[in-house]
Amino acid sequence: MRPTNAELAARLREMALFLDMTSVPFKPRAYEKAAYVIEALDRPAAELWAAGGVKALAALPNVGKGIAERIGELIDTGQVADLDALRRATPVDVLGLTAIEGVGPKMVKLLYDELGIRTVDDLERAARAGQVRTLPHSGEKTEQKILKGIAFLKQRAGRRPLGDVLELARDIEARLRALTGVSQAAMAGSIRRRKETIGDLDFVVVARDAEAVMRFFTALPEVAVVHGSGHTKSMVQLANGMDADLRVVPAASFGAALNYFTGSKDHNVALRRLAIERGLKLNEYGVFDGETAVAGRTEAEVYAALDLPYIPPELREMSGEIEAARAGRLPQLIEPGTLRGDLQIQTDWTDGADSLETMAQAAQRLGLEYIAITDHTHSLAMMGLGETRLREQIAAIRALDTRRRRFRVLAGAEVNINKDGTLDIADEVLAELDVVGIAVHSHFGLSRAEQTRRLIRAMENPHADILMHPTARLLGKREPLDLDMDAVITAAKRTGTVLEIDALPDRLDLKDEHVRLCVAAGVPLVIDSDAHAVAHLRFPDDYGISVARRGWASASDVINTLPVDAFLARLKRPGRRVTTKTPRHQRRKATTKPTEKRHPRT
DNA sequence: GCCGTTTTCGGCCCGACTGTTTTCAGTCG
Repeated sequence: MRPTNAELAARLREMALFLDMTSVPFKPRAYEKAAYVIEALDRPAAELWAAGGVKALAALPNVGKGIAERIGELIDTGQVADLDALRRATPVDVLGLTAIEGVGPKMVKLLYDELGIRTVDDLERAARAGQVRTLPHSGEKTEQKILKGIAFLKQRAGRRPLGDVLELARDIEARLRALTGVSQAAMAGSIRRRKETIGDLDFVVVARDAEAVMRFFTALPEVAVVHGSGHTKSMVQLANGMDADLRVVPAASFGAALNYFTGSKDHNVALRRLAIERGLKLNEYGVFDGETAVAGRTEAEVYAALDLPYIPPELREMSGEIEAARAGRLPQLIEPGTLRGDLQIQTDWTDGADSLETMAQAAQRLGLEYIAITDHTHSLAMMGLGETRLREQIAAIRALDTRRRRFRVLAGAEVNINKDGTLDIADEVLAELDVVGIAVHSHFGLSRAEQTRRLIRAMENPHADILMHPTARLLGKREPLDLDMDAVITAAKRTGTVLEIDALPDRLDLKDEHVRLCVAAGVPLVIDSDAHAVAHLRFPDDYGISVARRGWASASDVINTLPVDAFLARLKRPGRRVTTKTPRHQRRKATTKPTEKRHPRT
């Protein structure tokens, strides 16, 4: 089976970690950067390899001849000689071990050399036995931190982040749909509700020949084990370890089956209760009045039979959606494709992979009307912009902006929030920006009171427009900041600070329930990609909108659905300059009057 | 190992923080 981009990227990351382990200079970063590019590719690397070999792969940024050859080797043979040699030299689960917060490649080597630790389980045993504290530079606190990290990893074991599986599920769905004799096919389950973690995959299909669909499904290249396969149902385990179920149902039952397998369980129970109240019966085959089916072909039909409007999957969590539906108070949820702007984009000025121009072009091609460039600021030491470089970038953005028609590039920054809640860029420089994002990248462990105070102080800065990825969590890796979210939301309302839904699949931050609090409080939101490469610009539509919908948000709650000037008018800073472009036919005239001042918005 | 070019080598990987130290190694972004 040909490796996916995610699998190739994982192998490249493994190379990087092994090289890091022995302090090989520079190469680890090279492999990491290449992994990043492969992962973010919008077509299979294997396709590039088949079509153009080393040359095609090496044409990608950060992929040269050496890495291109190794990727090719991996695609053709399933292995890489260099990686195998490194694995033999240090036979450890380096990806698993370094997934533990606080454990890096150097420690993995030390753990193996001194204690013979190869796996996360080995490490857990050793930490419990008090062996880790015997290592140099490690003590009791190190041990506790490791155990905490392992517990955190385990607690989500079995479930995968949405971002790890949505593409795969869509891909399988598309292949089922394209199958001859299949009239309908859809994913169901928690992935259809876009929960942030997914336990297994469910598909519901209508087909002329159920057996043919079963044969196709159980023979998918992704399938590792077939647990069972009958006339209407197949259960398999995929190569990535997840279980996947397939149901084939009659067309008259498709809506009912989709509803039943989409859940949530509690939502289904509530629906069945409503059916009983009406003297009806609801199951996965339809709504029945005695023996007679009265609904089942579509989900809308099923809900209508229960005197309810259609309830979107993202709301089916038994958190008030039935009552709201009965009362006709379901929100008009925000739809994919309604965002006009993207306010968090990194470029190669800092840790992004692509240039300003490339990101702007790609965003425009995707149909956006404006973006803000928000590179990191300086206390993020590896690559952040200081005030001088930030001013240079502002100039570069202004120059680029005047060249692009019907598309605005705003100057912004992802400004670091210091430990005490001050910002790491001076106010007079912030004043030159169109959009100021503020974000936490350090001191994650402060107490709830300190952390909350820190964020509120930062939001009180008159230049701070958007609080980015407010809880700073990394799914499956880092816990969210300990925050009094009600206090944060109240402060956002008071200071006029916008809260962000960061759509990076590893973040999804704010999360759904916080979005709902914001919607209730009337705090405006934005949905941003946090893009570090062109391919990431799709994250808002793929993930950000889902989070917003799960948080009951309408388009009117999300201000980057607005045109650029209306959007800017909703930000907090008074006196922000008007950014409306001079219409083209007036431009020449305007440029002949260099003394003309831009007038401040009042 | 990749990139860029002042083009086949030299530069890239920096600083804060943590937990362990007493002068530092490792992790993280």
